Amino acid sequence: MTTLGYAILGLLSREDLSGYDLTQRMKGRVGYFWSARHSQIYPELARLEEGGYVTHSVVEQQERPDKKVYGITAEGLEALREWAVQPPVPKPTRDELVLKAYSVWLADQEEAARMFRGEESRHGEQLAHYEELRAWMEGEWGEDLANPESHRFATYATLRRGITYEMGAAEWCRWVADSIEGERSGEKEKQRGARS
Amino acid sequence: MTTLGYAILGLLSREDLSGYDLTQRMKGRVGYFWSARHSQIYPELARLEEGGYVTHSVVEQQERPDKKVYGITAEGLEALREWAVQPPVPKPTRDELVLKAYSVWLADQEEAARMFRGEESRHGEQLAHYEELRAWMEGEWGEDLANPESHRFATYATLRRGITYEMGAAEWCRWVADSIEGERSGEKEKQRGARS
DNA sequence: ACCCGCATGTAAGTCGTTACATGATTCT
DNA sequence: AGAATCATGTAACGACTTACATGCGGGT
Repeated sequence: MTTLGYAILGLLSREDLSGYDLTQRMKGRVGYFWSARHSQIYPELARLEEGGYVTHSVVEQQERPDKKVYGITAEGLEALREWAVQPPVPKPTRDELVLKAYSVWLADQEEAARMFRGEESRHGEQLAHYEELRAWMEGEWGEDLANPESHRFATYATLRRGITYEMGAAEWCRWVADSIEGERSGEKEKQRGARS
Repeated sequence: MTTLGYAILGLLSREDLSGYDLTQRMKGRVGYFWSARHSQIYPELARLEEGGYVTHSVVEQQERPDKKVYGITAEGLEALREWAVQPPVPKPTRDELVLKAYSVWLADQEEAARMFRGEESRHGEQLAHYEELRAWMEGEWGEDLANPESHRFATYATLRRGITYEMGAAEWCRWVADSIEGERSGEKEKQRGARS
């Protein structure tokens, strides 16, 4: 079973969904830490069904195309339960922005500072979005968030990781940009008119 | 040009290296934010050379197999300089541990807490390793670290991102584990003997 | 005698993205 | 009239992993 399979089971353990619905979920909430396109989801659903982890029933609709609604089976739930507590095999990090930072010493300093400021904004906006969600969850879901056997606690936990991540990323971008600009303005006093 | 190509150029902009050396670097320093196996590196080097970004010379060795030592060209340096300031195309995050957290509400609570404690340790150890490196760099490289046009500043910047990342990850793991265990021990008082 | 480090490659397979393909209904 | 949403698939391609393949020299 692939990790994508468990991502799908995680969604289906909360509610029955069609392939199309799953694709939408992968763009929103779940997409913050796992994502997939429909072209990957439909074949994976077929494999999950073949393995007995999900079943589907066709729901006929008028004024909309018919759809296949998938539900998780007892075997699917059990597989998900077991997978959730297995330590993940450590996969190498690949962060293109950090890789760019590794070569930033060669770059035009002004352009580099601008780029890192831009990335700081991107992460800052994502963070603001997460904080909104967090406020909503804390208001709407209240006591559930303290119960680790509630799916709401689990959703909240993933959101908290997102918040930490974006905060760290934004702060780091700001530090890089500040370091570049700080040195440039310092330079002007030390080597007046040396460049530009 | 692929991102791996720029990772290789980033290394070659600092020193000339063989395919074997590059593979080693990808396990260490650079491997913290980009990694590749030798099976990916050798063909990529051939493509880079075809594109005129690197050249190689054969270094004959006695008591060791001969090796091809690669160096970056002026065109390679220019391509790297330009790439470094282009904002990266945002790639979807895929974090298996967060995905597991999303289904943790279904899992055995004790096993789940143990797993997250284990991950907290893993990240904590990585963090300790980074902090050691940081202390070494700050001691050894001193003033270079304030100069954004020094390759040492760039290396230090990537290390700082690693530190923030591991700190955030470790703290989040601890929060998840605490939440699970906190609720379980609270439960014993509230619903004495209800389960277990 | 066997394993480890140095050194360089190719081949097969998996995972994921982009593009191809179709078709009905609703909104602008 | 044309775009967007709902709905489900397949095909081609690229990036990355695992495994296959070879060979010398030095240490246990």
